[in-house]
Amino acid sequence: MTQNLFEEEPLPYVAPELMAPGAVLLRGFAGAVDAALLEAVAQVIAAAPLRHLVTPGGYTMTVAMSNCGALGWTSSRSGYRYTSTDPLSGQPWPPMPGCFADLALRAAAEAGFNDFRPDACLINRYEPGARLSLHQDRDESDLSAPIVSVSLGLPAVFLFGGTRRTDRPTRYQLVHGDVAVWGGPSRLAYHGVAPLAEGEHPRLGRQRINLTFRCAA
DNA sequence: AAGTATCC
DNA sequence: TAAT
Repeated sequence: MTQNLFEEEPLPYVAPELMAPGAVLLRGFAGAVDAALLEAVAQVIAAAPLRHLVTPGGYTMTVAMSNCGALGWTSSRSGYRYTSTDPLSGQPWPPMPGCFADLALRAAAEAGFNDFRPDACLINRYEPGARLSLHQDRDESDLSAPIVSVSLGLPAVFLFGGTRRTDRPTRYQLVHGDVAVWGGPSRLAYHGVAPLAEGEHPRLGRQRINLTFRCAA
């Protein structure tokens, strides 16, 4: 029997899978708390709407983004930056929901990174066709802390490469409930997401939501 | 610079 | 690789 990527129930978490030194895939790790996460996502994006940011090169990103936590990542013609307020509203980003902080802490520990207390959570919404080309997360001042990335909704192909742009990335299918963690020697690994395939998720419909936790300050 | 065109 |  082949794996059904559109199961109503998330697949159970089993064991960590190594992608690279310091980089771990926790398949199904967030499945047990997915309902709480989705409710919290809805509250955050009601206060800080998803929006398509513009890159310094002047192109509009296909992924729609928002943030919660003390700091939020944004891009504009003038560069990438972390800010304590939402440029759209002038108000502080919504606080980090307790279920977000708790999941991020537990996932990091499972991957071998103890005491992970992120101050920033970037929320990415992919609709079919949306992608994120290969890049590094390097705008954070604390590179000793890992990145924790939670997948919800439609499946995606995650591209995970090395610390040089020319390193050929490995492709991983990420489904609802999967959590990827990378830090230490993989903290500056290039990564991205292939164009999202069409599909319909029982809970989220035609979209994928990704939560990315960082220590930015 | 997390996107794209263009070249090889 | 541009060019920001």
